[in-house]
Amino acid sequence: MSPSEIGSEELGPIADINRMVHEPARLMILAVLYVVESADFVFLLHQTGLTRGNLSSHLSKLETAGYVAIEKEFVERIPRTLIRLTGEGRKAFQAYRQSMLQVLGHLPG
Amino acid sequence: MSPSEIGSEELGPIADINRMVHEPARLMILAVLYVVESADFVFLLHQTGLTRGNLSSHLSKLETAGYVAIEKEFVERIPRTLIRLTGEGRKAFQAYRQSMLQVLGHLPG
DNA sequence: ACAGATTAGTTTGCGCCGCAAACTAGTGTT
DNA sequence: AACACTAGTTTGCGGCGCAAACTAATCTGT
Repeated sequence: MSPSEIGSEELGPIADINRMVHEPARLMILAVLYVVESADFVFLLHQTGLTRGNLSSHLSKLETAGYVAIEKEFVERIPRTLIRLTGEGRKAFQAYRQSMLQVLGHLPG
Repeated sequence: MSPSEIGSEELGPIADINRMVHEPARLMILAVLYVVESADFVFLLHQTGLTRGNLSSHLSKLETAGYVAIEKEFVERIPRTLIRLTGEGRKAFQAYRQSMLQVLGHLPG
């Protein structure tokens, strides 16, 4: 057993955690998108309980990170913003999930 | 199914996540203490890979939050700082763990 | 037609926080 | 006495998340 482990739980995965995913607001957004694959702004608003401002700014960050793709269209003159997870976003979320499950899973109690 | 759920995963637990625990540096500290029950400063230093400064400041915050108890003693004239999880700290960590496992667990893929 | 309300977002500003680097203090060594 | 080492603490700054303010387009009543 290396000096950087205790029992079966390694902390490395947490030290290297992806903060773009780790942030709770974004974790919620990603968790929704991971399941539904495509959602509009208003839907995410209700699912996450975020304010419009916060949802908007977090989506921008996720887009800049390449984790979501944002597409704006008009439906009956009403603008609709469609958001979906990119392949990279899906990969990042899965990696995050695996890290957290690995560390939080193999624990007593 | 309420409008705030998708399938079996609720996001409520993430919206209310305990940030004192969520912060990666502190999550590592708590994960170690959760297992060993008592550790000194230098041991935590090596386990977590944090710098002394960061370990010190995070321990102060955890102490202020009531999550760890810090005890300073001398052993052969060398100061030793013993840190252990309080009951409250253990409870907070367990609650955090359960929330994260609940949300990240019940997901496809 | 134009005033006010509603919807759908974006931008701004502030306060907090994590991190690295600088500092402190005590012990051992020469 | 001077230097190095161990064991921590404090400080300063950059970045980030959040709420509130702002924008723009459509709808509704009169």
